[in-house]
Amino acid sequence: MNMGNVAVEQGCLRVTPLSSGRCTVCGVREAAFCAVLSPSELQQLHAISSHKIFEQGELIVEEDATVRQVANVLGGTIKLFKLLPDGRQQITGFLFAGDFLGPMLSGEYATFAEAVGRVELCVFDQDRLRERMDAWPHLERRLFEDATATLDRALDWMLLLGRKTAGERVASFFVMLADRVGPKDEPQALIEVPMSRSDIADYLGLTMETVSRQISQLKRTGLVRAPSQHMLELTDLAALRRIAEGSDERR
Amino acid sequence: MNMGNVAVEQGCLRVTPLSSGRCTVCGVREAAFCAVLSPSELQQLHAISSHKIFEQGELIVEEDATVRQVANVLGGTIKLFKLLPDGRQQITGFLFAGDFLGPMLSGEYATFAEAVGRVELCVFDQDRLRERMDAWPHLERRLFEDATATLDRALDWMLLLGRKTAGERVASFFVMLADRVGPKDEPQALIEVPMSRSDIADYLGLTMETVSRQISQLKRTGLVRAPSQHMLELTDLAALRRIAEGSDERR
DNA sequence: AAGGCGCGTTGATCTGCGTCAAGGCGCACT
DNA sequence: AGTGCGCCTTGACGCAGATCAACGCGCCTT
Repeated sequence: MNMGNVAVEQGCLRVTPLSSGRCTVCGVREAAFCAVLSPSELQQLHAISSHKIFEQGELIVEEDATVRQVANVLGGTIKLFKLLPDGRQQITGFLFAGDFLGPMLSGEYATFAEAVGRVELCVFDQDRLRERMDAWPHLERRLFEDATATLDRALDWMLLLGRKTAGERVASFFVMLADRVGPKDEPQALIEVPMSRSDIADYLGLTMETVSRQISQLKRTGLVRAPSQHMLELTDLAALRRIAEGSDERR
Repeated sequence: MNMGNVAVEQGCLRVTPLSSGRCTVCGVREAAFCAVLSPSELQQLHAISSHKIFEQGELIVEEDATVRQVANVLGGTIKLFKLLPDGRQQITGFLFAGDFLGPMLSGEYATFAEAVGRVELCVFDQDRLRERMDAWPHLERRLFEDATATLDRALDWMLLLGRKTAGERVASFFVMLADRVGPKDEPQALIEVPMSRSDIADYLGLTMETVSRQISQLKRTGLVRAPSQHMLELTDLAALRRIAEGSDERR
């Protein structure tokens, strides 16, 4: 190890006192944007990162807050949402481990972010990360890809919010969870549902009661089972997918 | 002028037989991504561009079509939309002069695109434009910014689709048009509404009838006037904005 | 001038989901 | 064990917006 690396190493130890410590053993290493970085780049990134924990229900960012920090989600679930003055709420997305939180090309967040359960973040100063993005085209490309994927999901959700029935929405939600929360790209049949019924409702543009009724309906039909609150077994993912896409009878 | 430039110039003349011809006199020059390019870069871009016209109602791209071409909108309006198997339609956005059509980081369009009225495009081969994007970081940055702006708009629209009432949606739509169609960043009071009532409905997650009733309501209240079909005068933009944001009485 | 057609408006009625309200269930206190 | 509190479920009822239907109006064709 040369002198340069030692200096960086000292920097690391100073600014990241919490938990795992080194990027090389990070749990989201392969899922997060860090995956595109070389070992030496990773070390430089490590030097400008720190860890932060938010407890259940804590507000992580306020709407229109000027950005100083952006972050990778190391663990837990974050809900992103918008509010109308009278309190009506729309959740615009959830972030899971490995997802990136924060806008890189604007000085503000356009939404609120709140911890659903306990959340662990790997935080960067936005200016410093932007310097890295300017210097490393492959990092910028990766963040661009992230934004593109988020946009695609948002457009799909617009179809759901504008045109799908309550039953189709709930089925779509579970399919989305199975596709996204799973370890790799193989969807899971047994999924954790960390968010509350009313969060689900605010994501689907429904009320808590309607969501609850639709889930009961799915249980009665035998398409899902609930081993416990917040755990769900999708016994017929293919059928759920058909309902979600609106091809089926149920409307 | 050296040989290289001459060759490029000949290329231009060959592949862009239609209309204006040179980028320097292009009407959307300042609004489109071309704005960030230097004169010599512009000339290289010109060499890989061509013009194309679509008539009213023509399908410009099909969902899941493999991309070969992307484009700048020179004039006219494009609707981007998604369909469910039974025909339910959700418009995910409209493109106006100066907007960019096409994904740069994926091989497919995730939506349909159709001409609303006559549309003129400045078309690029996706691979060639991607080469330029790889070579010119400021171009990539600009396209990234475009995607970010589109995402922000999509998230705002999710709030509309999930939580706003019919009256709020229609007001939001007119406010959006005033803000976006105007020449610069000054919203217009007299706006063209090129799309049909049912397109508006499919953008707002409503039916044509409900849109029509809400517009009639706004006329009765005196907030808008309609000099003609497809022309609208917003006589009290501030009040419309208040309704759009849900602060007002009307629900 | 008459007829037809596309698009928009308006009215009457229906319905899916929201609203309101009453429990139920699990879990953390004491 | 008992009590209280969050969260969820279920039922009864109401309403915003969908659906169904009739008609108006501009414009094109003959």
